[in-house]
Amino acid sequence: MTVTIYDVAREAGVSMATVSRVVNNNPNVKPQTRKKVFEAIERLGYRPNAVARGLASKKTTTVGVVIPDISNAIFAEVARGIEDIANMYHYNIILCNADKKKDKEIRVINTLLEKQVDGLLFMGGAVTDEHLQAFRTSNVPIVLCATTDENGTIPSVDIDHEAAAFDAVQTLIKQGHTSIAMIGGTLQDPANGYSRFQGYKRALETSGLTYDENLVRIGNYRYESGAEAMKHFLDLPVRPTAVFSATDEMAIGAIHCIQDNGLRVPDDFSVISVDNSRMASMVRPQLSAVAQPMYDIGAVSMRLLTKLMKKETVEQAKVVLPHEVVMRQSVGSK
Amino acid sequence: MTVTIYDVAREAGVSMATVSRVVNNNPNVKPQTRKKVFEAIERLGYRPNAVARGLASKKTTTVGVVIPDISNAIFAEVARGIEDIANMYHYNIILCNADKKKDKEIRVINTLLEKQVDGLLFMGGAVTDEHLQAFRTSNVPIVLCATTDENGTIPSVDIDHEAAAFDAVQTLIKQGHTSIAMIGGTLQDPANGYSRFQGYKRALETSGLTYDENLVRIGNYRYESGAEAMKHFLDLPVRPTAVFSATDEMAIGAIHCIQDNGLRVPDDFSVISVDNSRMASMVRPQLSAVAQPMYDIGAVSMRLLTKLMKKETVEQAKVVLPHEVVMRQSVGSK
DNA sequence: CTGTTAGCGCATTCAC
DNA sequence: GTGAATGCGCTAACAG
Repeated sequence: MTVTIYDVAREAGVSMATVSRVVNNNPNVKPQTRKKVFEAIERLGYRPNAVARGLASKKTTTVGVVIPDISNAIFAEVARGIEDIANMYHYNIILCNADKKKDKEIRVINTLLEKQVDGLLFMGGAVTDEHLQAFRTSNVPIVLCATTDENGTIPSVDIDHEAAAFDAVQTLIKQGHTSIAMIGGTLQDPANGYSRFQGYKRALETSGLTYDENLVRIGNYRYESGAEAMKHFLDLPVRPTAVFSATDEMAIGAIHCIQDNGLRVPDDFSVISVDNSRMASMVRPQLSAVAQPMYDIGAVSMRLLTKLMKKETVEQAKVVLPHEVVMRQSVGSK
Repeated sequence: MTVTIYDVAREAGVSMATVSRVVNNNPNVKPQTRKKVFEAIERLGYRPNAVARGLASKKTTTVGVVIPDISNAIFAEVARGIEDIANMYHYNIILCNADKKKDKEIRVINTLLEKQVDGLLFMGGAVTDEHLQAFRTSNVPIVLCATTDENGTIPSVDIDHEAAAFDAVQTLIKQGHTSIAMIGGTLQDPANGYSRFQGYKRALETSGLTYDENLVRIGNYRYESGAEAMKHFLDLPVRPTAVFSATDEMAIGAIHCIQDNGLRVPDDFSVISVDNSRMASMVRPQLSAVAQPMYDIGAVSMRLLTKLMKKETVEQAKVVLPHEVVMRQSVGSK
């Protein structure tokens, strides 16, 4: 039924070793016979079996990608960067959603390893000892994508979330705001949650503003939670004049909450966030945000992984990509 | 270095066949020895090699997914549906972006087939003879996801795009609009382009309205192209009063174009689209749209594929999921 | 219930 | 340049 390398060999009147050579572009084949083999391949409609090849060569040219949620625009953009570079280096990717749930993450890491992926790209929540444990059971290279581990022992590529948040809040402060609220994520989330919150606090301190816990609400990164948080701020006896959101989507929720209550952005409230997803320019007023290069994070981490897989020596195993604040219309001066 | 089934067998004092049985949950193993084997597995840290298993069993428990662009919210949502169900049935997915480019599609289909996927989910542009050709070279089941082939020979799951567009335009007509513009996609695109355009025309005809080609613009599904198209309509000597957009994103572009020109939605213009992505409720005014069940399309197509892979007989190989118009705030009466 | 024996389709020595 | 032989790690009959 299925035509194998052996069939091709017989058809071409050569050995399977030779067929293997031409299929793998080994130069040690006379052009003459190479041609014969190609013709036989064509005639028989031979298609190499990558699984057999993987077993024999111990290389599958596929990498595993564990991602929190592919339907989240941010991660989807990272994934696109990963896939583009993977494709460029002739790797395929096995994609697994893990929703930042530790057990699910551990589980998919293991099945990915069973599938003998040549490398692993991990995008998730906190990197715990259990993760490290799971990583250690294999000897394929791993790179953390849009996350970091505390000890910094694993290669990773990300932005400096703390600094990004700091810069966002600073631009608010520079505009004269002194009462700045924050809509954050759970502190369990090291990057989007904890670090961005730390950046917020540091920005306040640096400028001599006092931190007020009534001015921070924790959301779940979704639009609705941004609106809810904003509602809370609007109900405060003394309202802040600006809000920093850990993500675009919550920021947009906040903007609409403000508008739905008859107030205006940026006249009555300034809002800024971190992300700069495509949605940022798809709202009115357009959202000012600290840009996080999602696509590049994916692309660079995949590129790093290819190097690791080829056992090339990499100088920089922990890369921090730059962020930048892009001002649009949602921030005004006080 | 790597511990194999043979090592486990020796450690447990049984044959490799027995180890294979317990690993595969074959009931024909005495609980006694099953326990011994599990202990040996634990002690040695054995991890089954899925590649070897795949070669021996001719099943890889992975399916290939060709998708136009994972960074597009619509497709990402479909992908999530696919992955969830795949995961439920213990399949993994290899994800390949193909940008609706025919050659790229053909190419990834072939590499997916080389990787011996157990099934293929195809999401793309038109299904040409070349595609059929490529599909035919393998005997794994294929299902078209959010697309259909003309002859209807391949299993597929999608909505009725023509009817969805028809319904969208009809709701505009019911509100008293008689001059309705359309922002569409390229007619080369069978689902989002051609079919939705056909639905638009039929709705006009059905209601005795005349089709005016000056009232239709072709966009590229992105926000900016929606705005540009709308700009064109605004510049017309006699403006339409409503616009139907083939996608949410272009509709939002149109809304903002209207607003940026000092006009109002729905007071001056009504707008409706097909998709109903999460963004629809993240604009002001909130977008009315015909809902297309993206997640379900993915989930159902994956479910269908699992049946096909198990060689279960499926009664309905061409499933058309229902759509529904959800009215929000962007449509008003004339 | 358990062990023996063959491959699965290919890459890879090692000879020639 | 090319061929013969071996094994990658596992499943699948087939015996017993």
